[in-house]
Amino acid sequence: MKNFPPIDEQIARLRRGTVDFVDEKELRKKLERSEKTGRPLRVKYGIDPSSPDIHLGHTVPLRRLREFQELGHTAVVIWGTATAMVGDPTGRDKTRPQLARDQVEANLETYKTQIGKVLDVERIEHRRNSEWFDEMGFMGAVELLSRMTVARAIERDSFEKRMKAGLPVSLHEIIYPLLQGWDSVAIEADVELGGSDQLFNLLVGRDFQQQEGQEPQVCMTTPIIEGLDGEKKMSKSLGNSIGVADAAVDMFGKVMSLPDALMEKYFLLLTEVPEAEVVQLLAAHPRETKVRLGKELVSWLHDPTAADEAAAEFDRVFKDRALPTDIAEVTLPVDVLREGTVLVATAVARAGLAASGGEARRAMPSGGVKIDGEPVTDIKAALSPGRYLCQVGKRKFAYVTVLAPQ
RNA sequence: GGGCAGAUACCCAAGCGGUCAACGGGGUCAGACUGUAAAUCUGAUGGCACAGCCUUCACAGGUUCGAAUCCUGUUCUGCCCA
Repeated sequence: MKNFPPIDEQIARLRRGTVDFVDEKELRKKLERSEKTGRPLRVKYGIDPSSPDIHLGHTVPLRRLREFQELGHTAVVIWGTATAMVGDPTGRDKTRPQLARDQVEANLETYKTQIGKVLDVERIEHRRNSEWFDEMGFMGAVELLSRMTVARAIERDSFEKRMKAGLPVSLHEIIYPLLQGWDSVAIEADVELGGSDQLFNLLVGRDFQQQEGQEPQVCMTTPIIEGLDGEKKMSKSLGNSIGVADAAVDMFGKVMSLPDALMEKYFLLLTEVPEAEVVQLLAAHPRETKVRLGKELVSWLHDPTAADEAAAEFDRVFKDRALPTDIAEVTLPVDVLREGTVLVATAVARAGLAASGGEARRAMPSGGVKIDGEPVTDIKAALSPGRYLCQVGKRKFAYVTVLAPQ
């Protein structure tokens, strides 16, 4: 914990990809003192285990946290076991459903494994905010609430928008930033990290610390990255996310389908590629650049071999239009048969290649469903018992075995 | 506590007694073109072996030959008054 790099170097490194920095001078002071006393800074990052998986969007601040770790400071991860049950209203145009505690605990476990891909989990100080909120009691909570005015609490963009639109805003949502802010007091944070949409929440922590006679934390926010659609914030519920636990092939494929405009951001925020090189890459053919990006990300979250394999696999399927190496085997139960055969649409849906028979049927006339490589356009086509290679769209394959009745 | 307005498919939003599985847009899916990019174009979009059947227009009842549409009650939401 002793050998901190020179302060200017630390600051420079931390500045890459930082949106809000409140403020740099204070951080410098903290760093200087830390160097003198040998006491590492306490860097807080809060995670609400409200959905079961984490994606690349979460990793942006997590990478920043790792940087602090590498610089010798203490990463304090707050598991929002209490706050997850309230639900962060940031950016929400809807009240978020409240979660049950056992659900939260289950999510927490998978999160822990997943952040291990980004951070050194062993060196993290893990805390749950139910530690202090469970103790607080109702009157304690009332005391906490008295620290903020109504005007301040509702001045947030997301509330204002909702209220203007005549949508409901519940009281418990307004409380959220207070809880997050109190976490900072509870763990005596020196720095708090978060996405740029979290700035309000982070600043509340500063206020509370000052009120409690603590030195206020420095707040640093990182950019929000857009998901696969290139428009909206990456989020699992929007279906535009790349999960850190995604299989290598999926991950690579998702990267390749990314809009070009997003590449720069991804390179800068999610890879170690030096900025000068990124500039060069962006000038090259976009496809090649994207391949590089895909390999970088897969190497990071899996390993370099997996990255090469995923890239090769991708070429095989989409460039050479050959079959993927790994195709699922599905055996349909005998009860799908009618008069000894099964409709193609039904078979394909039951094999999981389409959401419903209707969807499969709709894809058929335009040639979106292939059996053994041949498009089947007749909605009424049926399969007799046997084993078939089924394909829906460009990327969904399965070998489907239709059993013969006994 | 009182008054008024509203609740429609994944989302927004029409419809206000039959021709409504429900206009339109977004999203999504499939196809063409490509670099599985963007943009563009085409088709589809509750389920089902489908000229038919089943389940949907907040929930529960009712009126009617017939209801998303009318009536009653319930729940939820917004607005105004206190």
